[in-house]
Amino acid sequence: MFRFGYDGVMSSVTSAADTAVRPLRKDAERNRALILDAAREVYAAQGLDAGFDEIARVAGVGVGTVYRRFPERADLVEALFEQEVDAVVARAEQAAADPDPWRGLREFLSWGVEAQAADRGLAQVLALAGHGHERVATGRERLRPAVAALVRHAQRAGVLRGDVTELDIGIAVAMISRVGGTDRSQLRERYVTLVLDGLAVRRDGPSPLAPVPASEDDLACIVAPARGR
Amino acid sequence: MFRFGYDGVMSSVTSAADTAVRPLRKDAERNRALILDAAREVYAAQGLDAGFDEIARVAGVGVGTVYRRFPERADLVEALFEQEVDAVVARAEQAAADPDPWRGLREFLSWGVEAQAADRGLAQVLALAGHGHERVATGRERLRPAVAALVRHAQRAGVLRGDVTELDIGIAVAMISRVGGTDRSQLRERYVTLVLDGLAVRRDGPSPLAPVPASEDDLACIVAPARGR
DNA sequence: GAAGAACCGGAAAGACCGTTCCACTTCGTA
DNA sequence: TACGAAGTGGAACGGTCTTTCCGGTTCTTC
Repeated sequence: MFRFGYDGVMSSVTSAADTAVRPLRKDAERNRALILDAAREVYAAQGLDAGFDEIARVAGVGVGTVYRRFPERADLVEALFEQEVDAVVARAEQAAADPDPWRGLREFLSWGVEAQAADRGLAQVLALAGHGHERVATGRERLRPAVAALVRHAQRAGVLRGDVTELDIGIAVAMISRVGGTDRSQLRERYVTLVLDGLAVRRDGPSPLAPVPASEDDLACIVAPARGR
Repeated sequence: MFRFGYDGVMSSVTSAADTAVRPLRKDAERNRALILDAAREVYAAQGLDAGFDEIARVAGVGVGTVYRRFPERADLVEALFEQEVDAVVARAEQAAADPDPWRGLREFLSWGVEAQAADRGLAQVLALAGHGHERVATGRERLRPAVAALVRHAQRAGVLRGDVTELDIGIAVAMISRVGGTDRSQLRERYVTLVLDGLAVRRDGPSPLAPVPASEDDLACIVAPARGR
């Protein structure tokens, strides 16, 4: 398809490679930022299936503007997601750098649980299966080694059982984050402790875990209740 | 309000106590059963917010019939729920009777997790907060002592840590049941093991859990994603 | 500062879902 | 068998949410 009026100057180059994106007009750029801010707020509070009209209302723009700026719903979600993944990765790296690996792991778990408990949208995106969400998949691939490093450190230090993977940590975070309302962080902390007790190496050794391979998709169903039938 | 034509014969007794329910007509009774069966199936697959029209379709009746038989949505849900609670209570009692208390606990946990993973509706009803759902509350009150007995037995035998309550078990079941798709029971079993490791009494002792009091409502949010805003 | 492309808001159209309503059928009774 | 009450199906209604569309506005460029 050839989108008229989008390239501005008639380009004589007609190859598919001239995907030079011209900058948005000033007001459009401002609105884009307003929409992103509003979406962050609304998604955090209501989850990903909040309506565009609500976002438009909070942003103070018309619905049409939201649709023009983000023709695909996924564009908006993924734009937000990439910023959030940065924060999670940073936190994982910080945790991995802790001189006390167990404390690092514990803090990452607690923080992740609260982050997802406070932001329904984040939890849902993180759980999105790969179906056409390349940017989400990429983000998660970026997250994975950071958590893996955290796991490896704790295991090398002999405090984390060896049969635990970085996916276990991700699943544990998502699982525990569903406990209680927004204000029940103390309760969630209880289960963080409980699960960590199960994850810890003890003198009399934990029961061996069956080596069931977990796939990325297993994360999906914890939060996203399979709305598509 | 006085509902005409419902009492059939004009009763001279007008006190509120004459709640004699006349039996349904034969075809109505048959449809009622069809609807209950269909609802069980649909709710299990799609969760409680499945539409009445879907239930009607599966039952092979018109939507109107469903509405007439179950004017309140809750009537249908709770009618099903009571049957299901019976099964859970039975299972808990069976587990508590196991000569090996730890095995009993483990089997109850595994079974409960799979039951809720296979039946989205069950998980959602069990998690319903008390708001006007007296029958659900009653059912859960019936469930509670059964699980408490299970917990007590394991604690008396010295295999379950003393700071664990029956609500912890309920929350653990709900939490773990959210992991993976319907077909990932092996994965869920992994987390059952993990959580049980955290729950077990070990020679070098588990970390103390903070005594955060859990309320019934804390169960609610694990499964029911706060659809009401 | 004038022309015109890009952009805006919000009304209108469309899809969807829960609920009600009523012309017709089935059942129980006499 | 015949009558009336009880029950039935599904069309129609009203509400909500998503998306499109267009007359008017704002920005950029020359």
